[in-house]
Amino acid sequence: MIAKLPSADRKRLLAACKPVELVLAEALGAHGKPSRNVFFPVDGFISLVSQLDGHPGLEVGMVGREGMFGAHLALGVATEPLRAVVQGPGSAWRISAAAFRRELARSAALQTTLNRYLYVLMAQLASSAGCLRFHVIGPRLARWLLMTQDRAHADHFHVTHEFLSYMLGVRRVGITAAAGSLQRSGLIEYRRGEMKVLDRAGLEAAACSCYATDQRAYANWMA
Amino acid sequence: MIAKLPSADRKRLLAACKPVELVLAEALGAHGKPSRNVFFPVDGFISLVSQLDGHPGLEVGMVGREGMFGAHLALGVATEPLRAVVQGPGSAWRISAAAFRRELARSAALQTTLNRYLYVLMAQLASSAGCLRFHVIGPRLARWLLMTQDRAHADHFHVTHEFLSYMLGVRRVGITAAAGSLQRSGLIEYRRGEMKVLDRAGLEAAACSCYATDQRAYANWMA
DNA sequence: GCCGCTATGTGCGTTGGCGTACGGTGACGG
DNA sequence: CCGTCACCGTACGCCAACGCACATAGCGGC
Repeated sequence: MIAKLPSADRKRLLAACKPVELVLAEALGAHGKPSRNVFFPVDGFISLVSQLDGHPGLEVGMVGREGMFGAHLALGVATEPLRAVVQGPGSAWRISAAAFRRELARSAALQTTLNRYLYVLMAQLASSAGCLRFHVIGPRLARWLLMTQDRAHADHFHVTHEFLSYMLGVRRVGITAAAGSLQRSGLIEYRRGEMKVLDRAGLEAAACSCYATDQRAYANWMA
Repeated sequence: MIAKLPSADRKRLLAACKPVELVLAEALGAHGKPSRNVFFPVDGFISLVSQLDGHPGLEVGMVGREGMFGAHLALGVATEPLRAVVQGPGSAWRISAAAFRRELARSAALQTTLNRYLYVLMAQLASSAGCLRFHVIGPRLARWLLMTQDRAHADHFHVTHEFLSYMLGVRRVGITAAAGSLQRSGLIEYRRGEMKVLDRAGLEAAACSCYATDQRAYANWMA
């Protein structure tokens, strides 16, 4: 995402950033808590999780190199709207919320990029509700795997059925069934948490339409 | 929402607006279409509907006097993210997208208000996914009735089971069952599309937690 | 007063996912 | 080499909601 900024703005932003390592399952923010840091993932990626009452969480967004965590600061609000959890370990750039707001005030390009990003994020949030309602586990799982692969920049990554069930808001056994089906179809291969995508095109065909929709939205507005 | 602006900004904005009547079932915008107008409902209210593939729609947001339709223009994007349908007839202020952007550029207060509103909207979108997943029809219906009552500024309004099923993404018979239950409990009364809230406190108790959460979020950020 | 339309009520078999429980199996440490 | 633990597979009863079909009931128009 940073790569899309003009050279001068990018350099200034990066100068204010620190390289950090995102460690698996680390919580970068919780709903209602003040925003301290902003993250630009490079190799790692982050899940945005919505949580209600005593219910388990539910992933409503994913942030990788293509995006950032902390975009809500552009709206002048310094409180986390969602829970953010590191889902894929790896490197990222970190900047304090205060410093980020300073950079934001100085760079019109950064503002524009952020606004576009917020728009795409809103579109995704809105469609995720429909996806949850109308799409069944199998296609949703396929979509999730594709999105994760895109952000992991590799054809394999670590993820357990347990974790997947949490992200998709279903039972673990539901994932076992759906993943087993994808494996029998030769689209993926997994073993004790090591997930490998064998047939990406096949997976795209198996995924619900939301994957393509998201891709299109991003390409449309962030290009 | 306009009422929260400083007097000078408010007058200038209203001077650029035209009073219009929102007519039931009128579509004010469709996903992907250019944004021509911005609306500030007064008595009427608007549903924001997400639609996927060939599936029926699903309401993900509601706009009444407390908000506005067209806030995405503050993000510099002039394309509708969702379908917007008039759900309650009544008066509203209308302003062209171009004029609105001019006002936006001149009024810092308007920008702030809009940003806050976008934040609240995002929070609602995110939670609506969880609500859809974890909450059952009855409480969701109660929540919907409360939200509608708030925006209709009356204890009765027009709405059919058919329409409700569309908004909540369930079958009509599901609504018939849930609404019948609420009626038997003495919380509401309806007859051929005329819905009347009898016991607001009881309805609040019957509603899912999302109602209170939304209220709190709005009070917190838009106060 | 009848027709037709819209809105609501009911029944029935189906289904996708739930909650729970238990068995198997690979990895890792003592 | 053995116990423990994390991870995956399978099974069973259950339930909310589904799709579909059909039966009433109010209401307006002619």
